[in-house]
Amino acid sequence: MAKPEAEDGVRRLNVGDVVEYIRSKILTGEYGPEGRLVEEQIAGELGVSRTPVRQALTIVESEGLVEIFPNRGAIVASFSFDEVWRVYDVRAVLEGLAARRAAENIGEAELETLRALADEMEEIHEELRAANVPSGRLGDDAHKEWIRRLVNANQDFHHAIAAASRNRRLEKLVRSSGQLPMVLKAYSWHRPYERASTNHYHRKIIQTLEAGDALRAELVMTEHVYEGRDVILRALEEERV
Amino acid sequence: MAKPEAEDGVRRLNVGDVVEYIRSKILTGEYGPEGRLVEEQIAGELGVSRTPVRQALTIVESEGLVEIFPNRGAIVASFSFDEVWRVYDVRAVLEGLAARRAAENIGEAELETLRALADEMEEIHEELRAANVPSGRLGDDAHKEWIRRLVNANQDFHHAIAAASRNRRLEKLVRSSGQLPMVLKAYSWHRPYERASTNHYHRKIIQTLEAGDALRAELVMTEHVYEGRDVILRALEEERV
DNA sequence: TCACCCTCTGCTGTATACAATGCCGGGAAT
DNA sequence: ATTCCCGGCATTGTATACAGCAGAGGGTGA
Repeated sequence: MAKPEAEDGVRRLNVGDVVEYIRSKILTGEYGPEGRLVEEQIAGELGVSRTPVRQALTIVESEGLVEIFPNRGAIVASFSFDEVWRVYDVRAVLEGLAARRAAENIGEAELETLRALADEMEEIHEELRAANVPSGRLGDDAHKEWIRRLVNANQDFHHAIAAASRNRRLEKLVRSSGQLPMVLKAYSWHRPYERASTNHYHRKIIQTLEAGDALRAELVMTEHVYEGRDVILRALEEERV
Repeated sequence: MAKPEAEDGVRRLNVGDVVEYIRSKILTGEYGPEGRLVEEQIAGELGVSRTPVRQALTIVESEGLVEIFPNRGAIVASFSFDEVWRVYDVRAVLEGLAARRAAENIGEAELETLRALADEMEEIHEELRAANVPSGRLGDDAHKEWIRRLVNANQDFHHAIAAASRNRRLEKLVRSSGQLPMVLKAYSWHRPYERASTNHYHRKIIQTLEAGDALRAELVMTEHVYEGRDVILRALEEERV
């Protein structure tokens, strides 16, 4: 039987739900960088008490999305140029290691998943190309929806590889170091050139994993992460100007 | 002025203290692997309520020292052969990266600190050599005290390098991935040969940092971590037999 | 004998009440 | 005008009360 859900269908929220809520608010930009996270306010928004909110905040802090100052509360982490640079510096070695170990441990079923995700991203790329969106601005809602699908597929791709490393700690670290606000992630595939490049690397990574070539899997993945950083930082810089 | 401390000098404990308490109980082995951590019990031991204990547990979980199962509580993380292998696999790349960035950013004052720590570890090594402890067992209390000092100096050494990377996230990750029960750490310098080897690597790392040779700093640090793993895993294996 | 259910207990999960802290603004002294 | 001190308010930190889940053990039926 499915979870009790009470009779009115309003399942009681638990800490996990609150974590998910806060995370999404930050990633979608609703909570804005440096913004204060007041416990009672969040509790009010969700209809729970401060207790689970407090716990959720400490969890989200460990993921690096917020910073907690004793007796002064939590604020959304800053995603400044330098911060993004540092996060990706760590992410590069973590994902590199994940790819290296994945090359040694991955199974056919997982490879199939990766291929499917790469296919999906290429299809979206083609659709975007066909729609011929003027590549200048982030565009209308349809465009945003495409980007959102790309972000999701890309995350699944990277998470699948992390899972194939057979190292749960590593997997967790990859997940949390991969969390950046969607606005930033969106830059990654802003222009067709960058989408094509991503697809290229994903295919290459799949090839090296198929071949069990740990060295090159690590190499390609690391470079792939660094290139992602380049794109985001360039966008950040242009924005500042 | 110093903190209020109340009049009786018994400062009220906060979450940080509880975290420290739990951490030390695990690292000293008092809480044993797979052991259950009952909130009310810990609260009782410290004279606080369950609230800060719960929060402390979620923090310690994020450091990887305990595992929390929903509705069923927290248990001390397992430090089995495989787990240690995986932790060190991650640690190797993290500390490698830290050393690489430290080579680019470290200052003279920090180098001096590193030299002092290396000196200290060599002195302890010499004292141990002079005392000529039969290298077989972990020995008496005096021997344990020496080992404890080695463990501390070594931690300081690695943390100092992590700090010199100028990347707080990385520093935090290095700290938590370096946490293992003292019993295991002690194996690292059980025999003179391993102590000498450690000292060698520490000196080499300092040299590469002085030279600003990021590539070699990373290389040497990574190998240093892997060798540490070798020693611990060998000891674990012999113990099992 | 064994499988199943049922209750009972110990613990975790959440809500609420209370204590303590830090910040901001007003007013007095210089 | 500027600096310092003090009180009030907003918010966090801790304690306590209550609700709900999970496993252990015993009883019942086949």
